[in-house]
Amino acid sequence: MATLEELCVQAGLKMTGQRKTILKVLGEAEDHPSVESVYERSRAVDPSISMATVYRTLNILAELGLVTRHEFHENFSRFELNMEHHHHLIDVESGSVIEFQNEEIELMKQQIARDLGYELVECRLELYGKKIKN
Amino acid sequence: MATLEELCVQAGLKMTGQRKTILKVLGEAEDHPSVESVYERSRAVDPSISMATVYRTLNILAELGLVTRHEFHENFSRFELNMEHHHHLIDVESGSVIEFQNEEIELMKQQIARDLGYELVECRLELYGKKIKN
DNA sequence: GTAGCTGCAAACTCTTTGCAACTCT
DNA sequence: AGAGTTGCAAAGAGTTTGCAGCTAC
Repeated sequence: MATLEELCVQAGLKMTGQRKTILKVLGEAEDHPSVESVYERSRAVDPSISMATVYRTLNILAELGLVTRHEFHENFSRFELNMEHHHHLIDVESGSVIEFQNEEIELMKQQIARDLGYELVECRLELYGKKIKN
Repeated sequence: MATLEELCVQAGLKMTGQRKTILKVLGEAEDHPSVESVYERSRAVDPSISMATVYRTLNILAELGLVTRHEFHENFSRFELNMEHHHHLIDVESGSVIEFQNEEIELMKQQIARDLGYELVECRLELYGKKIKN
């Protein structure tokens, strides 16, 4: 199982200090950080990193499919490492994000796409909900 | 069954010429127009309409829940009238959008949210696919 | 050595907003 | 009449990019 860094090198990227830092930040993130967050966390490690580099790196990673870009109806993007496939439930009151998986839905997605004459390439499912109080 | 205009009036909006035009454009749209598109189509009817008004109107309509804002991973928003609930399959090659409905998925969404302790408020499901050639 | 990467600042794109004039009701 | 709406132009926010210097390989 290749590490993130190895995957990047395989893709022909140079392993600069900045990239290592950003990859580390992404690897340690337990949330879905905005570019701003990735920038701040990276800066805490290496204060010389610029916003431009963070943007450039995230775009490259997204293109390589190592990272997923989300738009949870905010006016900016959030990113997360592309680990196992899952979906999101966004708490409309707090903005917090819960991940979930569901095998049945995976199968149905495939089926729906096929029925429409398409091969499923990607998919987003976002539930927006209010916490039920007891 | 109230018309769009009636719903707006009920919500306390004044029925100006510009708004009538924009509502007409939205009502006639068979696609998921960008703000730019709504602007152009509205201008064809009434050339005095400004971009600012289109933005303002779409935002109000979205707030009233009469219109849905989409972000299909472009760098701008698309809108569509909030008619019956459905989801989208986006052709990754042509960018064209196909609508679909699926009762089973509706039920599962509800179930998943409830299992996580949430009341489902809204939901987005987007499939991205490649057309299967025969 | 050199292709690729970086920081900086300027540029871009989409969207929002302050304001004075105007218009539905 | 008056609150709400509009067009305009300027401002905002997030993101991208040109360039000269730097760095991994």
